[in-house]
Amino acid sequence: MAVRRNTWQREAVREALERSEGFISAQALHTELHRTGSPIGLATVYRALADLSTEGEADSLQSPEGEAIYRSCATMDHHHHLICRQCGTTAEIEATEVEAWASRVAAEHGFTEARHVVDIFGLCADCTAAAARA
Amino acid sequence: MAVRRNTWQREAVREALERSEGFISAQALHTELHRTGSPIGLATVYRALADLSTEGEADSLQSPEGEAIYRSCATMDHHHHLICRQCGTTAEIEATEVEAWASRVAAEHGFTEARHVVDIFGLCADCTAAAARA
DNA sequence: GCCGTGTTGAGAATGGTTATCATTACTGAT
DNA sequence: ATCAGTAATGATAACCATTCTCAACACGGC
Ligand SMILES: [Mn+2]
Ligand SMILES: [Mn+2]
Ligand SMILES: [Zn+2]
Ligand SMILES: [Zn+2]
Repeated sequence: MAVRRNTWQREAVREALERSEGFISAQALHTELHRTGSPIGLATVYRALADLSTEGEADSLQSPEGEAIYRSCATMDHHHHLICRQCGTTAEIEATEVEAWASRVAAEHGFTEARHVVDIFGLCADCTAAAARA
Repeated sequence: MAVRRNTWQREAVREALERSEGFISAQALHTELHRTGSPIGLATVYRALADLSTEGEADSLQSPEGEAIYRSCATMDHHHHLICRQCGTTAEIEATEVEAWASRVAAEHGFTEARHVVDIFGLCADCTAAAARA
């Protein structure tokens, strides 16, 4: 029995996500899909993104505004993000020192099964320049 | 000219927040206030928490479920949290090395006005012990 | 081609948060 | 203490992201 059927919708979401630059919300991705002619439903975009995230094909995190945002994973390895809060451009960053720090701090306090949230939000070079002009 | 008036509502929120153990949502704090006899309005709780957060008297962060949660700050200094995802117990932690790392990484990528989200979620010593027993 | 059932999507429902706006009540001035 | 000006409050509606519902649909094994 098939546990998962293949539909153009799933593939459309995967491709649209890969095509987009940085982190993007489900709503924004849905808008983008419609803009390029796809009649996909909003609920389906939500479902596909949740699946991609579960399968590890996409990163997801909560924006400071409380919106869930997604990004196609370049690498499956553990990593963190530097995100422009203006345009969404994202850089995947290594954080070796932080990894060590996190596990040390957790251990010092007797915590186990520790996971960390480490992300940096700022204005990218382009958006900084644009802001300076205005 | 008074820029900020003193009301029992603000103080009630501040005190209720200090009284609560770990991070708590605006809704939960409102319920708690009503439970203890305060007729404060929900909107006011939201406003007071937002103010406390702005003034640095309270920390706020997005729970993994996307709810904004708050905690009374023991120290006004910049710090981060080690949070038990089982019981909510929280420890405030210093992250000197991480501060340096964050600003260095942001600068290296041309980012400005960088803010970081650095939190560790795990199981506290007690919850770890409880889990081991079961 | 058929059938069984996983998938879709329009719209309703949910739930957290914010906006309205008439009313209330601080506060500085008189 | 009284008053006036206005910031703060709160019941409620509005907002908005996300999830749910369920009838219609379409994969895919046969
Ligand atoms: Mn890490
Ligand atoms: Mn920091
Ligand atoms: Zn940018
Ligand atoms: Zn615990």
